[in-house]
Amino acid sequence: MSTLAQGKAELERASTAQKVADMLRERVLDGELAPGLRLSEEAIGGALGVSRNTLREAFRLLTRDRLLVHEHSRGVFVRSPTGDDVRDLYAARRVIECGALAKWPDVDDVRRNAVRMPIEEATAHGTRKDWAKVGAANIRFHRGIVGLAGSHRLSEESDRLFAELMLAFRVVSDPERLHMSYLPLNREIVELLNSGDVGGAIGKLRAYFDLAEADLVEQLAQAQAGLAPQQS
Amino acid sequence: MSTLAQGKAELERASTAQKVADMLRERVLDGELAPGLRLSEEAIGGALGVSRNTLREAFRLLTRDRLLVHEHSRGVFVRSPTGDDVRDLYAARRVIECGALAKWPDVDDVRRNAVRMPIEEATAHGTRKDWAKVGAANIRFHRGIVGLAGSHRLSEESDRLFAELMLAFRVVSDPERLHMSYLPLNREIVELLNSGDVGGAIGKLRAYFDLAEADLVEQLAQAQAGLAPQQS
DNA sequence: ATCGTCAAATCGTTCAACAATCCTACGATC
DNA sequence: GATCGTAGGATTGTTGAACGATTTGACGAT
Repeated sequence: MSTLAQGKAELERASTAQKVADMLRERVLDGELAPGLRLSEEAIGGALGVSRNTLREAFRLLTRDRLLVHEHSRGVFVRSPTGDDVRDLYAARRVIECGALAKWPDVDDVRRNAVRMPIEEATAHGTRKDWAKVGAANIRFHRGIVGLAGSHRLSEESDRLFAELMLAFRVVSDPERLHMSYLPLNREIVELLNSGDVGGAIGKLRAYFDLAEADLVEQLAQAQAGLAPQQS
Repeated sequence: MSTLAQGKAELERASTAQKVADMLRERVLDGELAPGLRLSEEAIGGALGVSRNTLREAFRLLTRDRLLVHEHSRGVFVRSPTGDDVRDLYAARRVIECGALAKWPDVDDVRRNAVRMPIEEATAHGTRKDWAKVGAANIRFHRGIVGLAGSHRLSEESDRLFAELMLAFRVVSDPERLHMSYLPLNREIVELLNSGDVGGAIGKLRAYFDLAEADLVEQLAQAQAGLAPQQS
């Protein structure tokens, strides 16, 4: 059955625009295409060997995911999140993830393990100082939390929020430091959940959001000041 | 200042694809383009006098909002929500709106009035038996609740959820009955909020979701059975 | 130094064409 | 009679070129 579903997913994947969008998404999240960069239709279309119309469809897909911003008659740019953007993102995450976490008592173990396991993996990678993998596991942890709600749509929207947030990380100095410093806090959340104290876990998650938001906003402000110190 | 912002918004509005998408969105939400209907590129493009490429961009925009579904090499169709879709929608709304409502003590009066006023308007329209306007005010009520969270992204996602839900209403027999029957429940929520009992309001909101979801799922099942009684 | 004016570059949109895919109906085979 | 394979037509996927509209940047005038 699993091989069948796998084959189906493979068959359904198609559309040049989709493939181009996937490729560009990786480049953006890798940081190869830096925030603020303008994506010329002609240049990118020529480099990838696709027509302008198809490329524009790919741009639309990435604009939907908020990785690109579209300015009329000026082109598309890699989004460079501002402090306001980060505040907005965390306001959304607070509501979604705290609300999802409240469903912990109602869900089965497969959903619960989707929250527990990423933390185990993160600590394992942490001892090896593989900060990139720690960050990836951290994302899976929060993805697992959203999954508790049991809504496919909510999970997809959260993925967009996460992707946008990773874009904000690209602007600051060392992204890994953030993931590293909040790992013990995440461990505590899982332990509180295992001990049955859901309310305490939610409180600690909210505290994590407060800290992470303030930290990221400050680093973003520093980066902005460093790039444009001649303002006004 | 307000006139400036208004002018800017007017200037920024452009893009044929955007206008086409707006027109189609109305038609879909009006029910003129019924759920399940296939939208031929040639037919619609010819009728609206836009090229296929531009029309396809409009289709992408509406697909992002989940009003249309795209099937590879088969075309785009007006979405016809299933029971699973409705369950997913309500799972998302439960998390978002209950979480947003918890922020009631922290927000100012302008945000609170965005929750209170629609209920006043709904009851006013209810005495005149103008059920369509009652439904619209009901949407504004829930939109106001989401607005308490203070996240633009969350509000936009909720708008998409609402639009999709209105699509589900189009499938059932009389959409107005639903809005009408839940109006007193919404009044109680506002009264609980005004009395300071936020927890009670959240509980009642959750109860509203349970009732509305069950009702809609059942009506959807009946509509499905009525349309395809020869199955298996 | 500020303000027009102009040219180059790029985007927005359209059109026409062809390949790829899907749907339907018609027979062929068992 | 039912299932399967096979053409045929219709629609989508993608491309390439074209032209008007908008932005950008530089140049020169006041």
